[in-house]
Amino acid sequence: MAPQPKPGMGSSGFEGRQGKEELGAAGGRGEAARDCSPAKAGDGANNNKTARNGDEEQHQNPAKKARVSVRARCDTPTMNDGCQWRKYGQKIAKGNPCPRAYYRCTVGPSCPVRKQVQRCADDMSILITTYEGNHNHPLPMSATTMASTTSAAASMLLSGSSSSSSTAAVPGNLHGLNMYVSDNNNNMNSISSTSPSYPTITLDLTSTNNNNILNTSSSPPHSSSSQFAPASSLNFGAASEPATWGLHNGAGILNYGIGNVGRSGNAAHYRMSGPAAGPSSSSSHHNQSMLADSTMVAAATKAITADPSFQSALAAALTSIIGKNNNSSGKVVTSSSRGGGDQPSYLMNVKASGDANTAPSSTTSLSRTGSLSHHGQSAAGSGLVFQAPSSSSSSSSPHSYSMPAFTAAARDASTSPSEDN
DNA sequence: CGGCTTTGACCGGCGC
DNA sequence: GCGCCGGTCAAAGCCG
Repeated sequence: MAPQPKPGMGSSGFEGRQGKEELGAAGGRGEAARDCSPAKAGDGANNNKTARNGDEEQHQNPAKKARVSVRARCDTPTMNDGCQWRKYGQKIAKGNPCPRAYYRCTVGPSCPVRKQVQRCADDMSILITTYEGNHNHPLPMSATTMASTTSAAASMLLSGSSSSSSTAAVPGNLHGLNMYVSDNNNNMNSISSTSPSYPTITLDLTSTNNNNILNTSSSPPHSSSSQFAPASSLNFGAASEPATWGLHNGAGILNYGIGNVGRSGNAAHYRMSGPAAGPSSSSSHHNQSMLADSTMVAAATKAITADPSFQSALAAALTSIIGKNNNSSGKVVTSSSRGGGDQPSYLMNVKASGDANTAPSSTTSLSRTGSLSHHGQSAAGSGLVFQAPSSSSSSSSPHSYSMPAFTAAARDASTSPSEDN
């Protein structure tokens, strides 16, 4: 059955014609998802089908026109991460009306690196990007730069260092869990100056460490560990401290306390506990305050605080990828408090059993359903990227964050200024 | 014309 | 064993 030709093909909004994100990010048509109205090819029934953006609309609109509207519906913009990607598929994943786009690295002839981009079902303004694999080729300068800058940011965040060592070559490996907080305002390669800044947080699950556990609950990182010895965990928020983000690891605790900060991002304080402190022994926190005195830290802070619901969004984002209420053994139970009334309990089971020593292409299972896997570590920006909207009220001002890092090709119309083609 | 996106179909893994 | 679901393939169409 030959697939019948359909209208509505053509360039994808954000990728831009070139399909190269470097350009797409900048020059993309700016057709980013306006609204993720369930293009629902079928959240259940037809889920097997490739995502069709705005199906209904399609068969009503002839080719070109449809193309635009289709794109406007719910596409999956990607961030400019310095690499070149080619889209090879798109699909609606269960539980998220927004399609997930699949990209392949085209920098190298047979580069195994892939990435998935999907909007967070909970907060459409959040973009989730998952990288898989190792590049088998030298990275473009832009990607390299990107990697190092984000890494530096991560390092700083986690180490508490306030230096601006943006040249840190070492990945922001948070004891195995990489977290990048960045701003997209500034960047390599033709990042569009027209795009507002999009604070971005990247969680790198493909760290060189074997065992990473993400934790968004108040419970301490479990060490139900025989199976998944939690080398580290990221804790962003107990029910009692909905706005506290932190990192737990065997060696200590680092919390990003954004307490009750408002949307505009008040100063965050960082508390770090010494190695002696158990992963959850909050009492032993040293509460060593660190001033957000570097631009990077400040940027990170803002990125985190830009959206009050970021926590839930992040949890949701993770959940959307990893699975919800998946209470398997030895994994971390997470809870996320949404702004709304109920507080769905997200059980995020993240196990990065990757081995840094494995061959680049060796598959590493990341989650229980096999829905996600990675193949070691990708040099540039491996991991999940959560893109928070810039503070909605200030989205029109490409301001504030000066931390060099990822550039978001994505934009969310609902939070972004009007942009005409 | 080349390169890229789109998108239905296909495939394989996983849960029941 | 079956069905669901995510991921990938590949033909068709479109744009620069």
